[in-house]
Amino acid sequence: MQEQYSPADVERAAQAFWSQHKSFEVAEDPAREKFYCLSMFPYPSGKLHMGHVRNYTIGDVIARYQRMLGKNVLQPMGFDAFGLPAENAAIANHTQPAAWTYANMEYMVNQLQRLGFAYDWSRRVDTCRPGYYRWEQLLFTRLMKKGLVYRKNAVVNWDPVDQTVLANEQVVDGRGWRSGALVERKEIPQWFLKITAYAQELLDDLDRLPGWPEAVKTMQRNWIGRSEGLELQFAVEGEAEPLTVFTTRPDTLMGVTYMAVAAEHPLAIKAAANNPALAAFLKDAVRSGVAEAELETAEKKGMPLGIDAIHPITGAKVPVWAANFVLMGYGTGAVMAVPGHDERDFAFAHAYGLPIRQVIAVGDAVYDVERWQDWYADKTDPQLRLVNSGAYDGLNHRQAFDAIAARFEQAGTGRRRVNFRLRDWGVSRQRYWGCPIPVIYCASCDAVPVPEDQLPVMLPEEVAFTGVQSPIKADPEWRKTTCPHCGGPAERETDTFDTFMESSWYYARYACADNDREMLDARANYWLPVDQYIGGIEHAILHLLYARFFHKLMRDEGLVRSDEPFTQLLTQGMVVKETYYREGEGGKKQWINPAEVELTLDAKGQPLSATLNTDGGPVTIGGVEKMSKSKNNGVDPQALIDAYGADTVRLFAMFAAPPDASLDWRDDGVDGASRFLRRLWRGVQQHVAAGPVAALDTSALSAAQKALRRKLHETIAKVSDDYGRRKTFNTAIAAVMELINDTARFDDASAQGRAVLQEVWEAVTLMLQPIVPHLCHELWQHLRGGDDLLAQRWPAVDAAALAKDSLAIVVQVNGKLRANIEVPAGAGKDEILGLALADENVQRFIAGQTVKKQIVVPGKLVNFVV
RNA sequence: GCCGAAGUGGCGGAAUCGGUAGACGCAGCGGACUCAAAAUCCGCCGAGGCAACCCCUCGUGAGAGUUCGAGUCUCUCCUUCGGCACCA
Repeated sequence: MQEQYSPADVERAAQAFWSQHKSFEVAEDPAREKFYCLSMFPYPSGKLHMGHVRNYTIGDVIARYQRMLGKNVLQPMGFDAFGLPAENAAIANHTQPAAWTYANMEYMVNQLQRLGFAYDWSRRVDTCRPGYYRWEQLLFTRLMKKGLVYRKNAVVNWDPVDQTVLANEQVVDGRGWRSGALVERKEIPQWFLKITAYAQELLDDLDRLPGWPEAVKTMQRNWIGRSEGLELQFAVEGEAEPLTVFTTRPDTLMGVTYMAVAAEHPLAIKAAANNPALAAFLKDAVRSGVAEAELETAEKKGMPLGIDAIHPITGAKVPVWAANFVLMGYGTGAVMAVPGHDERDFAFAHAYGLPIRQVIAVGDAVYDVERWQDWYADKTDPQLRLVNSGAYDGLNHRQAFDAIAARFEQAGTGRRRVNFRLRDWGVSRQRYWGCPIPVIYCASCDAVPVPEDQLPVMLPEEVAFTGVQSPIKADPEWRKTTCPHCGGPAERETDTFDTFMESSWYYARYACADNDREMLDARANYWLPVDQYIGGIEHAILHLLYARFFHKLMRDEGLVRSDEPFTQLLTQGMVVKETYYREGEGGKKQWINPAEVELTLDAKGQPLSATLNTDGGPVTIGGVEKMSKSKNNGVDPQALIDAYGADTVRLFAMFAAPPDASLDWRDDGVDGASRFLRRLWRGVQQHVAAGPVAALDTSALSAAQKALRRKLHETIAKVSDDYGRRKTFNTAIAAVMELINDTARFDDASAQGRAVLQEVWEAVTLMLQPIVPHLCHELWQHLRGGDDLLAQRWPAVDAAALAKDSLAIVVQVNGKLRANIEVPAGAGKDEILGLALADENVQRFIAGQTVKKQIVVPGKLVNFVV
């Protein structure tokens, strides 16, 4: 065995061994317990970033640990290969989105292999290949026939200068990122998947996911946003069509003082026809992007239509306003306003001098029309009673809700409804680099799904890509086709799918990636559901909700048997790093990469100042932020792998923080990880160099030998729990470090001393294998003469080794620590109290006072209350 | 604006079910080894008090509360981060 640890040699040898033995290729085996471990696949942006390294190391640790428990473990990998960045890169680099994407994928596969992840590469899935997306197109056409797909107008960000649709990301401060033009909302026809048909089940099944973090489930519940309310009609003066609105607070109906409709609402458009000021307002109201955060924080503006609605109970005239915060696409595009008991309506009424009516009272709280108070909108207060509401005065929330709902139901002008905040999923994108939507438009047959025997609709990859217009929209030949129904001339849909479509079912395709006849086969039911899914917390809502929805769609198509795709979910935190910058012209910050900055520290190690290496000039120290191109604070994992080896990078990524917290990447911490591995190597090397080891005889051990064995087995118990249940790999590593610190102090070259050391080094190698697999592969060969570490089982805890003669007990007086005492292992309560009272320091604090209470926590603590 | 999370030494973090705050590591300081350096090894390392390594006081974003006992539970507030439906 080499005296020096050489990561490059060790890692090359281990990877060659795994590759030669196809160590990570797995097959279905009904006789064995399966474990499907999946990390969210990457978008092939060019090269791996630290977030990927962290995500995939977590997954690999779990997969390797589960394998050591004897399970049949599947861990696949692939690429989420369609998406906007490929189009941007194609413009910038004068290349094609496809060529750019394929090159990136090949580079990233090499990086992933260099990190030693235990992937079954034979199952690789790239979503941009027709062999993958054809099944997505097939499923979509089946859903069309089932009525789960429909087409309707929906708003997009419209750049009026470039005449193109923009992603939210391409809207910066309300303007198009290239043209700088003020973005407008524009309605265009788009395809929708009826996710709302599954809203109730998506909500209910969250209760059947104990392996998901509560925070994620809460966010999904709130996103789905189930509410019960009343849909009701307001007649409009001079109009045949009534105005339909939905409210969750019918009990406040008597407080309605105005109505508000969207700028795109037919009533508003009609009213604007002979009202130029209103027409101008409506035009201005669409000047905004579609992002909800933007709409919610925008100044609330409105203008009266000059039309009145009729209050359905009092018959009073209620003015109808157009308002920029009401959106045509959501609900009915109109709302009833109760400024007395809704905070937004209250603010709007104040701004425009509209009347505010109190119709709810709580106890003797005084209602102040000038100042909003939280109780105005609180429907849960048991003291809530209706006031100023005529026949409904004195009723509580529930009674008033029922009475008013019943009145509308009897009159046939309203009905109780369950409403969801969740909206149907718009899947149309006006972009090139995505899966073509398999629909044909015919002048006489309307929208027709592409027949199954004509699938896939192939996306051409050899295209001239200029940026503004999608090549398949620009090419009049591509879209030309014939109608599958009538055979007449027809045109293909030129929009592509939202890329969330591809990432909603890839986990299932890994089970049978080679099947070219079916989307999924029986193998999917062997592997699914995914036992452990790992990915960034930023996916807590959208991706995870869409994937859950797709799973239910596939279940109802008979493709899978389970109800939910992911049994356990681990949401990983971000990787962050310090930032540095200089202020350029006009205060614009120029971000400087941390690798180019030299820090000066004070005596305590606190940073005093920072200078740029290249010119020696000062730079400003910014905050710690998520690694990103925009802040130029990324650390390239490849440089660290080249310098330290994959194991060191993996170890630091796992040690620096628990997986669900954000990780502050510090290069000096990487040195520490590297040092630990060298220390481990040296420990094993010296042990092995001392020659053969005798068999362990646990009945013939000295006190020191027993103590080290106890530490070993305590460590095995802790590390097993940390890997299996808690998934806190940082504390597992810390526990092994403690064990190795104890081992370094254990100076015993006797036969039994060396036998204990053999047990320690073997167990350490087994315990660290999931995190630093290459190094452990090598160490195991020296400890066990050529065995394959991957064939080994997880070490078992020897309960006998854990036995203790005495216990350390903490003694408190009035809850403050006053002494630490040792008591015999079998000591009873009275004996412990006696020993605690006998302590000198304890006596000082209770002398001359009466002990009022004695609290004994067995094996832990005594507290005297005086 | 709405939904979700997090704030603990100089730094990353530990404290798992309400029971010793600061494990483990980094940085720093002191020492050994060395001609010297690197590497390695040993020791110290929250703040303040004390002749004292005993011991005492304070200390987990801020303020209140529950409890024999609170980093942990409750309430209010502050700050930072994630998501908000066309970034993935």
